[in-house]
Amino acid sequence: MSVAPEKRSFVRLPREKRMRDIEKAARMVFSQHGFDAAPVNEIAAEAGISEGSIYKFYTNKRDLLHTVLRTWYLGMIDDFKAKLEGIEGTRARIHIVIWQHLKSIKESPDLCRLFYSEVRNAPDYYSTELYDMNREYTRVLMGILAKGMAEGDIRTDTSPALVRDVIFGGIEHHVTAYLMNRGDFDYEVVAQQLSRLVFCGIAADKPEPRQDLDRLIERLEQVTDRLDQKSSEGG
Amino acid sequence: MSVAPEKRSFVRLPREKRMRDIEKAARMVFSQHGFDAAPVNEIAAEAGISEGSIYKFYTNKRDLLHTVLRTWYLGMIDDFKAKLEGIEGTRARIHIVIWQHLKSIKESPDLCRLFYSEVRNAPDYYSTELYDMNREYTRVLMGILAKGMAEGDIRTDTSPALVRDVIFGGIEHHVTAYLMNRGDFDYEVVAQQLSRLVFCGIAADKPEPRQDLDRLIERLEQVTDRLDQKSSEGG
DNA sequence: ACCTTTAGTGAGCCACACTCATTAAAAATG
DNA sequence: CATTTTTAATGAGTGTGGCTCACTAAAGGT
Repeated sequence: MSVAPEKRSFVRLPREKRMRDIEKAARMVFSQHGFDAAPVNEIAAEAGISEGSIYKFYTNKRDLLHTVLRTWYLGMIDDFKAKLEGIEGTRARIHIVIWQHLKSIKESPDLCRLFYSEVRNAPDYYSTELYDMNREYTRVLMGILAKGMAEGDIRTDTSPALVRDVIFGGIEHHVTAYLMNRGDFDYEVVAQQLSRLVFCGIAADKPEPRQDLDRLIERLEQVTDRLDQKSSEGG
Repeated sequence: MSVAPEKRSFVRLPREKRMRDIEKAARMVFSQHGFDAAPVNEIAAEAGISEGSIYKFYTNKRDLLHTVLRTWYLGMIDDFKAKLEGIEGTRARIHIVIWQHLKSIKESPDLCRLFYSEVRNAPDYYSTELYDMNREYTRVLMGILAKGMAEGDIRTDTSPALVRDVIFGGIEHHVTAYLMNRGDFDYEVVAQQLSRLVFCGIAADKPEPRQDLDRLIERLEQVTDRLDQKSSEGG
């Protein structure tokens, strides 16, 4: 006997709503498996949709990842600027930047790892919206450094780009174990230590007691004494 | 008419020699394409061997990458320790670490990028030989820092791990553009700037020695020596 | 000359990202 | 309300590339 052809049926949703569903599912699956190991069909299943539909909204798997990370990054930038509002003083502002960055990492380790491992190392990163957003993020710190140099808090021979890289690169390395589920960190403590290291490393006008200089002076005095004596004897 | 079945013929090489050939080819292809985009058949062709043979020597593509990177890393560790031989003084030794690391990056940007993007972010990195080698590499710096703290050059409330991460993380971020073929860097200059930043950031109330002052001191000492000698002879 | 060992082969498997012809649910039209 | 148009949604199918495995032949031992 012939089986009646089952009529497929499905729900049609407005584009925006459906995309939010997919991105929510994608965020889960990417967080759990990482990018490569995340099967698109699992994202589709999680979103209650067929695999093919994903490609109606996103050009490819990577585009979907970027979309997820963009919404996350937007929130981060907002938090970042809000926290900095009204803070005065170069050192305090650098501390906030470090503190807030560490806090964001602590709160979203999975997305953070995806950003570090999948986005930033990609060959086309520089033509990415996420790159622009990252620039906007780090530009805040660059502004603080420029102002600090103009106001005499920071040595004028400092390289702002290097300071930026030391801060964000240092943080990235320091939280790696945490991102890999192999350790933890206290962002209050680390922020304190790092901002001190950085600020002391770039601060202007420091007291200069030099031990070697003291020793030299002492010796010069001794020798001069001898010469002095000699010249008296001879004269 | 039937075609006579062509007899395949090939050359058998000793395991070691063949592996060296494969790794040499792999280094080329990985450097050119990156890991994912590097086709195994291209590596095989470059090595003058069939694709299946690769898997007689390496469990998978990633294992081959790791093997290539291990031999590179071994050389780096040797260079590193050799350069540090006989260097005294906390600051000078930190400077050498930074300088040598930057130099290694400058010399092998492709392998470096592979290490950063493919090895270090992998979930199984911590059970890797490359991880152990990286530990050995960074342990050198940790020793320097410990000694520096014991001898009073470095503040005792410093976190050595954070200093290590600031140095290697800062360097990594700073050379990213270069690794992506989007810029260049002068490792002499960067090493100078970074070692100064780090040392000032962790020094136990010792100021940054000024270069001109150093030169002056040296000269004064030479003159003093001469005068000293003369006065002894005369007396 | 024969046997054993093993480097080497390459057709084929499989997983998975991505495509496209087709279907049906809304929306527009009369 | 009936008909046409639009497009969200489908899922079987394609292509790519890492990897396997049954088989082949070159070297070495006896």
